[in-house]
Amino acid sequence: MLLDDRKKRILEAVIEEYNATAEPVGSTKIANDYNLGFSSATIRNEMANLEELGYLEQPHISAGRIPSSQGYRFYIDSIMQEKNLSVQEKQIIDEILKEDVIKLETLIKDASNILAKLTNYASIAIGPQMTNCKVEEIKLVKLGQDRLMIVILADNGAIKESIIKYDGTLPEENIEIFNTYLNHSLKGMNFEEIYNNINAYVENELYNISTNVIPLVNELNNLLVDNNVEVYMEGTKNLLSLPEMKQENTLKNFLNIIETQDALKELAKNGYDGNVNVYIGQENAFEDLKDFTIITYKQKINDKELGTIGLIGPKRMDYKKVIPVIKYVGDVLQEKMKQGGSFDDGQNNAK
Amino acid sequence: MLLDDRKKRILEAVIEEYNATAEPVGSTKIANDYNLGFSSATIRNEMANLEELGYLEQPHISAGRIPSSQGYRFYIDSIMQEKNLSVQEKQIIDEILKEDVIKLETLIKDASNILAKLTNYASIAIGPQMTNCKVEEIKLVKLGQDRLMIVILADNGAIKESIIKYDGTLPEENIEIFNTYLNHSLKGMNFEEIYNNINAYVENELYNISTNVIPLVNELNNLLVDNNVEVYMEGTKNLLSLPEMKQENTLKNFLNIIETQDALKELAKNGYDGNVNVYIGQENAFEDLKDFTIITYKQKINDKELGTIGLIGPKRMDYKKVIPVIKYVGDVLQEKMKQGGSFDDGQNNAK
DNA sequence: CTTAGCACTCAGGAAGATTAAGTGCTAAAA
DNA sequence: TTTTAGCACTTAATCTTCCTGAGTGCTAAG
Repeated sequence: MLLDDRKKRILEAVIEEYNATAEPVGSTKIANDYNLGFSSATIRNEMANLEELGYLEQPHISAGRIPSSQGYRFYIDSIMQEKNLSVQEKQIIDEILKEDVIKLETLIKDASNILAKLTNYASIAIGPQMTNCKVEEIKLVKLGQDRLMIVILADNGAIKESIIKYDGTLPEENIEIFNTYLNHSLKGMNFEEIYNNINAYVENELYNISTNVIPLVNELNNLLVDNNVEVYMEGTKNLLSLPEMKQENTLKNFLNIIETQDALKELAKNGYDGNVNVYIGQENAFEDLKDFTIITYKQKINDKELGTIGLIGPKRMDYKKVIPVIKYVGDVLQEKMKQGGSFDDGQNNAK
Repeated sequence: MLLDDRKKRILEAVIEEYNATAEPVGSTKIANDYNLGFSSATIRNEMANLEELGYLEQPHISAGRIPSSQGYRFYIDSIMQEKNLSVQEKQIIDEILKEDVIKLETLIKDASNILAKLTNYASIAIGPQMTNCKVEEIKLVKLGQDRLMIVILADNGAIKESIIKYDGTLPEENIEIFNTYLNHSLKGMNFEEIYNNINAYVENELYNISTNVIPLVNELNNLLVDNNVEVYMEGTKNLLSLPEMKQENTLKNFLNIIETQDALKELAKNGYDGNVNVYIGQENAFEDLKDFTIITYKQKINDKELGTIGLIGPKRMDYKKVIPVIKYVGDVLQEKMKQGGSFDDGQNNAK
């Protein structure tokens, strides 16, 4: 649906005014403050039209208008002009991400941190989807008397690792054999493929060597499960003081999002790569998110998924600024990862 | 300060009534519902006395009384009778903790989970203080082309681990040498001791072998830092619907506690071992906690710290029930850990 | 020492009035 | 035909006033 220029300018004005105040916007306000060259009456008529077309909403009959999700969508896609980052902002981002990062997992957290700081919303960082990763290396490490650490290095650089109780029936000298065997039979294989029928790949020799490899095999399998994704959030506090949080349920919904993390994982999974994705209110299926906007930016290098950074804020977001910021941060991050050569999924979060 | 029996019984009644309703309690309510055998007038007088003594507070002059922190303190220490857990509750706890837990880090999380479920408050689980731990074993594991995993096993069973970029100037054949050397020179040493002057312990041979071991040494050091403690929470949502959260600041304070975690770490550090510790409102120094009670139970076996489980809730907690619950869960947990032989501090959180 | 009785206090809610912001529509102006 | 001034109308929000109910402290009688 196309809008004529006047409608666009009015919609833009309403959105900017509403973004600034969080209050329904009236026609006179627009007429006075945004000299568009029309009287309040004309604007009033146009606002009525825009409402009919679905771009604006009216909380009640004698109130001003607020933008609908569709209104924001149109604004983002067809009206707003992205605001370039200031030299200063770029410097801050470059500065923080430039530091010689030895701990790779710190990188994505840092990026998330910057996002929260620069935007004043809550930022998220989500580990990569492992579904399509291939096993690059498996290491079994004996720890102390009774534990075994299983480490899987994936071809996207992510590391999954876990510790199980070392069972006495699994003789020490076999660990090396297992290690070799596991690498031999699983290297280069797809995570999902292994997960679906690990026994097929492993049964022959492994079960021959020792009767009690079941815990090991189980845990190995667990590490391959796709759902096993880490979520970080920063700046959740930033959202608490927003006026939209005054509505009873909004806050509860938000805390639900934080606590369950399901919605976040799901959105991160779906996000189209190489692009900043914006989900406004009802645009995503999660009831709890209906009053929020989520922006995600999936990080990818050479077809390898490296995780997702993102932002959560009110629908009334400063999109003009926020989208370029996340784009810039993501691009710097990917650049940095390319140099670093690998990415750790953050499951090893020694500070 | 001792109270006569009548005052005790009235204080107890007020606390129980207030716990149930979260509303100031009046003298007639007590007289009618808790047949203590005194008229409301007598109770009124006693309540005035109890207020003067600091055990009760009055929100405003024509309102009933609410228990002060001191009142709760006295109630816990000298009045209440702990309520035995029902057979059912014990079963639930035993059941969940009885499962054959292969993943040791799951254990403390499970315990925390149970606490949240059984009490309907928010539960916490905090990794062990490592200050007084000794190094039991160090492993360096090469991962892929360019990374090195450092794993430290401590004598309390905790495992600290981290990954650094593997530097080309650190030849592969040296890793084994390093490994041997690090174990040789650091095994049995106190974390804190090493941290304070790691170079003294490591410099000689290590720096001789390769010029660029600095990242490795730094990271090793990082892993020893005391502050590097993991905090889990469950059931934070449970607290949102409490009437006390209606007061603007209480909720903010709560979210602050969750987000910063400082207060939690601090309290876990200080808690006296082998006992359930209760911190009511202002009894702990953290401003944000002034409207909450925190209960901690430090887990210890043979002088080895294994972390802390705990609860956060309103001051108006059901102490009679909650304290035995946390005690029971903690004891079962310690029993379980004793069998398991070791405890993983949860930094390896593959689900 | 206990309690009945009573005057007093005060938060919270209901009812009503007022205000301010904004609308839609009509008719005049451009 | 489009724009705009003008105006009647709507409604949420706020303020005021009044009232009620829960609770108190104190006094005097039991």
